[in-house]
Amino acid sequence: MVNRPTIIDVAKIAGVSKTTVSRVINDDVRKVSDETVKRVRQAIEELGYQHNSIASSLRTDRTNIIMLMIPDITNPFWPEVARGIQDRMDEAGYSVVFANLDWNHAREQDFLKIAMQTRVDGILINPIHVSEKQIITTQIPSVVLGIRPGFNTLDMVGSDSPAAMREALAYLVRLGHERIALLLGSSETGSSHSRKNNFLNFFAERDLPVQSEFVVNVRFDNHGGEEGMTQLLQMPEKPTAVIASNDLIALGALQVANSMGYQVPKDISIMGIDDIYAASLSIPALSTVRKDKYQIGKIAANYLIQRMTAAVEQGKQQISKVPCQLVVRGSTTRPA
Amino acid sequence: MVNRPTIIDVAKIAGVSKTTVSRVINDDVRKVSDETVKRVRQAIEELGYQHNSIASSLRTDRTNIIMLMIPDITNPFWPEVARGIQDRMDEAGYSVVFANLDWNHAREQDFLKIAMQTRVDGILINPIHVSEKQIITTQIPSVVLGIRPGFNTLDMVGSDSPAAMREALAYLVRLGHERIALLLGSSETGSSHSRKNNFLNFFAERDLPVQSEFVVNVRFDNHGGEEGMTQLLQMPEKPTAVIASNDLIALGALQVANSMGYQVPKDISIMGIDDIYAASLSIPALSTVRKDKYQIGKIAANYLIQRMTAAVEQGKQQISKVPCQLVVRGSTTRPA
DNA sequence: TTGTAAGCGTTATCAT
DNA sequence: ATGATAACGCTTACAA
Repeated sequence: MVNRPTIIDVAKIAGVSKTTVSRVINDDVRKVSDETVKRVRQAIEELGYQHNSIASSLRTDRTNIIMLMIPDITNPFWPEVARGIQDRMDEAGYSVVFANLDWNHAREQDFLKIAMQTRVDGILINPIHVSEKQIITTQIPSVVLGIRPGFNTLDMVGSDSPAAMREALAYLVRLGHERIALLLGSSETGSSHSRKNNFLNFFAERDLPVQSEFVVNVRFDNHGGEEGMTQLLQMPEKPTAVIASNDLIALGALQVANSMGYQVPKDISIMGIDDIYAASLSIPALSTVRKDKYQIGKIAANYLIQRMTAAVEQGKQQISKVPCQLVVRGSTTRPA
Repeated sequence: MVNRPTIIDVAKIAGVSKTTVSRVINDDVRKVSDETVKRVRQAIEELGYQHNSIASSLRTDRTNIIMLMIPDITNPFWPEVARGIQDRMDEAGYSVVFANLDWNHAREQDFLKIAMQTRVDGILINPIHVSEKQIITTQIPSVVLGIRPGFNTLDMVGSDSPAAMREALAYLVRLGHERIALLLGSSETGSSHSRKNNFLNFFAERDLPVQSEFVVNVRFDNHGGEEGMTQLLQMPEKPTAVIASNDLIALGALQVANSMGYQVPKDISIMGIDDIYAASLSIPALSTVRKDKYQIGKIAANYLIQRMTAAVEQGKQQISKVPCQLVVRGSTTRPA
């Protein structure tokens, strides 16, 4: 291995003790004479000394690293959330590392373990398989990305998904649709259950016929959308509108509809949720419900910083639901 | 802070020395009796002991972490490369953390420093502003993602971009295009220069007229494509075909062309490079040149593992150019 | 097969 | 204002 200089080497050259060097490095300069500071800085420069944060962490029990755990880094939704997180964390002096969970139960648990073993200072996670208890067990300050019904301890930040779904449905109903299908992205999260109920209740509450055969469980990506849409379009009585759990699913559906010769929106309307960049690219461009991804990231980062610095009362769960916004584009219209 | 159990606690409960515990943890079980192993494992379980990799790293000078540094995590190109990297690194027992450089000079240097300070075992980087020398100075085994003309020491893995560009151009010329513009994604990499020359040489070599006013420098994202395309469409003599440095730029261009009332490809052909998922979603779907992103990641990971384990001769640069493949979709046709 | 003890590079405590 | 010294939790010769 490389033989890097340590503070001891620096101390030797500067003619001081390593304690003094440490003080300079940590900007704990109050009690060091300007003269000495200069000499130490010079020595550091001269040697090309690099602070060893491993050793520092061992001593201080802090790493200044927070881990961002998301299920699918290929979904353009997350990078925007990440940006909000990073901007805030940068300010606060933390580095953000990503963990790509791949919708994979084992990976999710593995990374929780890795987070413990590497002693990260905080966790931001969009949990799919792990329970709130498992997260809490890490003893690491954590904030949940997304609203998880069963969770009642950890802070959570997400968009107001039920409201988003209701708004989208109300819009489609206003257009005159009665046969509305749901491509329900599912992944064994409790939330997929509640989102299904949320969908069905909408109709029940308005005395509209509930067609639960129009709820199709699909994977949470474009392929899921493709498969689900294929299924819907083979039904003897097809829906006149389709709403998907996210834009990727909707875009997959849109592509299948196109390639099977259906005209969107004339033959069938399609809506997404999220408003990722690609939603504005398809033709017709995708009608959707915009989530303020950057804002979600920023709030989550703030919550976590509060928790890490114990700036907020323990045991009091904070929940933030960022409002969504209907975005009407070309993929929806009144039924034929 | 939390009071986590250490190997000393485990040792006490198991009635052995911490050395023995360490041996069990590191599967250095050859010299420990089955009986003892069982007792230690039990104690670990009982205490919920978690290995402290900080302390371990300090002692061994290895972190088993490799840092992946990319300019823009919102470009769907990188997640697919990352997947190739992760799959290989997982096998080899390394964790991959991402650093998002944001096309930002300072950030790029900062993260190089963070990589040194956190003592990561390896670096995979798509360098934009930093020099090869700066990377080498870290003393950390590193592999470059992308082919950088000036670099002659570090291993590099990328697609054969010049070939990709030539193939795309040849295709457009075969279609009969003579007025071909280039939306050149630029970011002060030397490579943007050489890619420009590569473009111009293509015409020179074939005795075709070279119109260097058709080379427009743009930012490396969709907005760059939008701005560049706007510029091109305001020219008195417009190009009949446009090729972009990557799909994001091309998609931005496509969108602008659409919204300005041009029919693609009838009025103007547009080509991208990369073949990201969104390229197949636009209508017309984007003709492009596919790069095997997963493969790039996998090869890069292999190179890095070789370097980290010193399995390959020092000082011998390895370069791998993954071949590209023309993908013809709907955004290109012969000129009007 | 197991244990003792030194040391990795810091920071924190207590003197001076 | 500066320094000596003891941790932090682990791995690794070396001894037994």
